[in-house]
Amino acid sequence: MGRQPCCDRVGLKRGPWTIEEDHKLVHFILNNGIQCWRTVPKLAGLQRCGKSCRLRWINYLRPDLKRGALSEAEEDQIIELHARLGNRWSKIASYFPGRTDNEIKNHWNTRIKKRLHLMGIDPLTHQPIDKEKYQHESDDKTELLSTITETYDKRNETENFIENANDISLPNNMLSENINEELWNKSFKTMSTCYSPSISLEAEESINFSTTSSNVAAAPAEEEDSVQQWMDSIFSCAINQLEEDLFLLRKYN
DNA sequence: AATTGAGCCAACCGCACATTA
DNA sequence: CTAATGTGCGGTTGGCTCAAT
Repeated sequence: MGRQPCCDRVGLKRGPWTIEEDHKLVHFILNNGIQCWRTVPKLAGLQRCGKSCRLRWINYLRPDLKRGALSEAEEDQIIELHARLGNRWSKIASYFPGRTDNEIKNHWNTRIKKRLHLMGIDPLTHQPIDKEKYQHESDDKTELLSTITETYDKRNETENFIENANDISLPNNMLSENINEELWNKSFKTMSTCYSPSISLEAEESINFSTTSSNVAAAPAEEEDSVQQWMDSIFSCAINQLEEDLFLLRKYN
């Protein structure tokens, strides 16, 4: 048999927390710590389910929470992380001590999405939205051109990476010996912010890359095929993007 | 002054995965 | 090994506030 039921939902309170409830929860956790969320409400004298207590603590009562609005620098970092990680809010929040995933998610949905739309960027893909339309609607064409030029420069970095990667014997030694850390970091960063977030994430998680070592940690043999596929995907994605941006550059210049 | 709509955010829901008996 | 439960996560919603009409 399994564990005991999480909580009998009968008679449990829901909705906004009162000051008294907050006080009880904080007092209990500061004095006893958290062993098991299921027992917390019972021991703290709360008519709430453990899940609700956990949420309240994490999102509102934790003493290490950072209050106040997110700065523009934090917003920029969120955008960058979102491009790499997608909607993995808890992962993104882990880069911001004192901020919660809920807070960042809310901020993304209410503000950053709009900001990106105004900039003509699709918040989902982080790619320019219908560039021709954007060009029409934008009051400042120069801004668009500089955006494209900047993107194009990043693509050039990628192109260099691809050329260098041709010298690497794939897949056998790819991860163990031949990748130059600086080149890798530079290219990985470029790709992860400009191209497919899911691919970059997969890469980040599947490859145990040590930032202090000059080499990349060896991948298990069974992963080499998928790594090869990943590299192929990135290269083809990068090349498509390059072609698209070259086309736009020629068009608008 | 009353109404309406947008913005914001705390909290809930449901799911997936981990853990335990 | 299996089933039940715990935990954490992302998506969604409900209600509050405030500005515009």
